[in-house]
Amino acid sequence: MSTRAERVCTQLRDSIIRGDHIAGSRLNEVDLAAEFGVSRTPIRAALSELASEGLLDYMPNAGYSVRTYSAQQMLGIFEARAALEGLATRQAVENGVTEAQRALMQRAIDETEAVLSRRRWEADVTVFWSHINTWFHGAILEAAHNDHLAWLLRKSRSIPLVYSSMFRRFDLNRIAKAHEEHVTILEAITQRQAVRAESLAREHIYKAGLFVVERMREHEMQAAHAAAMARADGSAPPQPVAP
Amino acid sequence: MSTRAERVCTQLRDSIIRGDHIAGSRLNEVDLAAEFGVSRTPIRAALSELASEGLLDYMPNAGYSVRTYSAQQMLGIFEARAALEGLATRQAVENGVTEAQRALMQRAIDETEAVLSRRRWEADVTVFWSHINTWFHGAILEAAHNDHLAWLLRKSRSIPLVYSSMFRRFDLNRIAKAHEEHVTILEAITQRQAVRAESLAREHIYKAGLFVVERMREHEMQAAHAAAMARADGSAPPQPVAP
DNA sequence: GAGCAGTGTAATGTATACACGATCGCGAGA
DNA sequence: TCTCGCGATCGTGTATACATTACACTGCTC
Repeated sequence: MSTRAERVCTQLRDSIIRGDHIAGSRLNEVDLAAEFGVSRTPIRAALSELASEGLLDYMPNAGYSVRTYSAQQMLGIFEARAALEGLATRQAVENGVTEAQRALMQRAIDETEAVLSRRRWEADVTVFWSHINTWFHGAILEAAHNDHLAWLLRKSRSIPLVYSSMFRRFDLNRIAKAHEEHVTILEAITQRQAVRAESLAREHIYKAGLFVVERMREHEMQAAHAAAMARADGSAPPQPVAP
Repeated sequence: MSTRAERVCTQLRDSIIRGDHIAGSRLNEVDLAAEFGVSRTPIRAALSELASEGLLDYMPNAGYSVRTYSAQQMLGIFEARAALEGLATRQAVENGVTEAQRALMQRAIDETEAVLSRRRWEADVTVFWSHINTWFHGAILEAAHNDHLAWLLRKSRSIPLVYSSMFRRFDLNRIAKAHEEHVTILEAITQRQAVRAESLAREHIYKAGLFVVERMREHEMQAAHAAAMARADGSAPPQPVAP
């Protein structure tokens, strides 16, 4: 990471995923330049990159804004991602996973089990789970030996992160469920059951999508309710949601 | 299309797909700026966009170069695309296609039939087929109502174009085969057979991929043979293939 | 002769000034 | 009072100059 544009891009991506910018808000290039202590040129390069990743919207002569996704759209993202992760899992089985890749997946499973059974304590379960998940699916993707698939999945994984980071912490129940699915997927992979592994992986992601979408719908309902209450009070709604 | 960056981007994309630049060659920003009669700024914006589309490679401090794909990588692209087009077709059936969408697909089929049976004459069958194909799959994608899926597919469709444009014209046999597959897919969609439609669409794209990859392998063999002959002659090989 | 260091050149990365377009507010007229 | 139009202002689009990096070539040393 040598150029300023790259540094800005990384920091901005993190801050967007962290939820620092309110959804739909416009990003002013001059302000960002001042904030990062660089000129507008690397800022524009970073914004262009983030727009290509789907985190920002770009309108000619109107600049960049934080992209928002409806629950419906998020479901579509997870459905696409499910198809791709399913394919990756099948290709991993067909190519054969290396011992190192299998070991990494096993380690992800073991560590999750340790945390779930309270044999081990983690300060932030959300961060922990995020890492574990990355290991597990990263190993599968690596075994798939399909660069384009990896590229498409990278573009499909970062967007949901924006929204799942909105929930303070993952439900322990949800993690336990996902953990069981991981175990089953690894079992299918180990037994070289390509079609079964594909179906399981696809369903695994789809379930995760349903969970996120459910949370988003709850959130939207609460927001709508709060807005209605505010209107009834005659006061201004607390925060603009969309531009 | 108002900004210069957009115009440059469109023109450059077309020229890359047309195969104007030799594979792997580096794109000099100053030269491009002179060629398009603009400054380096919109050139850099266009290059950044094309890199995000997968048509160019970017290396910090080393600029952009025309990306090359091996036959193996191309197969991976088509495998991913097959999974996505399959998903799109299934979602189209599940959502239900409108009469207009069905009519467009039917029209694509009818016009192809007219050309194949010589009832109609087309100057450039490759261009004709390209349009027909776009109609057909575009209608399905529209019916799928999945923005992210559409976005991923856009990124997966343009890359093979670079290589399929290398073959002077599509085989009429290949078009006839693909046509039959289109007929079967539309039949499955009309009868609301979601799973069958998904399988057929997936296989349809996979077959197209095998065709392109086969041509690429032939091409690679020829190139390797020519290079070997040139080396035997003691003269320099005709063209550098990769950087 | 081989290897390494230093320098020069060409290309990219960045800063900055200016041009253009969009948007908002104010005022005039119906 | 409402609407239309015009100008002011803010922000993005573009050009250009400068900084910095990478690479190749040359000359020196071992």
